[in-house]
Amino acid sequence: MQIIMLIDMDYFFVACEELRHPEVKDKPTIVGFDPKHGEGRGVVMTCNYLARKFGIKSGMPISQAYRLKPDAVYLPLDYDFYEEKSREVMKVVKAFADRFEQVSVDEAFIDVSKKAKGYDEAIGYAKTIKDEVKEKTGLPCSIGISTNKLMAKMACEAGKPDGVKLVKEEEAKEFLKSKELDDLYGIGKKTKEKLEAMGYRTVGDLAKANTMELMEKFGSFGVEIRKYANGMDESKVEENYEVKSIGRETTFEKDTTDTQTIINAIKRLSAEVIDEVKSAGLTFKVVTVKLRYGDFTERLKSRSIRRSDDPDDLISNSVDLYLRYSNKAKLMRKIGVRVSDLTKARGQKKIGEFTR
DNA sequence: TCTGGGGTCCTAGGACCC
DNA sequence: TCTGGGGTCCTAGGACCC
Repeated sequence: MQIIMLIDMDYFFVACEELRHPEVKDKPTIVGFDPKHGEGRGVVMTCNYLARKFGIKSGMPISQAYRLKPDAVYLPLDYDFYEEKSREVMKVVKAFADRFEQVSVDEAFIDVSKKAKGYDEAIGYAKTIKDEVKEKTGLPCSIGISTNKLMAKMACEAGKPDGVKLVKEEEAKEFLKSKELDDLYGIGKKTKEKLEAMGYRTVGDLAKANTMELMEKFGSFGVEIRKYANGMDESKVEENYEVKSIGRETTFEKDTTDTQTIINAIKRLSAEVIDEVKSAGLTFKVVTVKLRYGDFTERLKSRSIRRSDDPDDLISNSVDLYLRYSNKAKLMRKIGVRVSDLTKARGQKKIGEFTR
């Protein structure tokens, strides 16, 4: 039997801040964009459980959080610090794993099928991991245990905060049955709406759904979410992750039509992207510019170029895409620059690519 | 309420080649 | 004169996740 765990850090960014500002521990605390006395643009990235008592949650507009709790502690984002703490955490976790897959700055799957025999041993093993993460980094986490990634993830969610939660293979269907459709990994707002229109209310309903009907509406994705609803997931814990794209984007303080302001932003973002590309020793072939207008409509414009890691190539192409394809009459809210089709600058070729 | 920034994966049509 | 099937690359957009 396979034993998979998901280690997920609790309110990670705020927990990191608590390490260096212990005084915020007893206060509702929010890490996110500057609320600017309720005028700020942007959202709550993370908040602690004290802030959640006031109805604040991650993803919420920061202006709304400010209205709910103006005297909460608002801290700016410091990604460099969180990444540093993340590396410490992942080092600890990895040492416990047969196979290790980091999925985000604060989450990792591990396959421990060889190291932990059976469910009882797995629970003890998870508690050991949790304690060691806490001891070595000072940070709390939750751990979900099951026989596949999907169920480890769903278990972890149920165990939060600061918990270890096991869902056995034979318990999976019952565990999922009464969950809301969008509690299931892979189902968001749109898919939930469509499923509800088809008469499904819960994950239990989806588990018993007519496969042909799902197939007609969603294609192969329909078959996949039905499997998920039954607690099934065959995906493996993938050790060798390679980044697929690198991008930067920014929202203007005020929506603008000023071409020079926008071009300056593109240049600044491009420079940041190139910094990361170079420090990773990569080259890129595709340049994409993202435009978001004041009315929230979005456009992506991309182009393949001669493979490069040169800032001038990125700047000239991204500025050109913007000038050529943007609607200058509309207010611009956000601009983004991204590169993809990445390959190591020298040495080995990308998998599947032949040398000519 | 008024919506960030970092990503991934999937689909689909058209160009182009054999 | 009319028309195949397979394959890859390119571009755009949608949905989702953290």
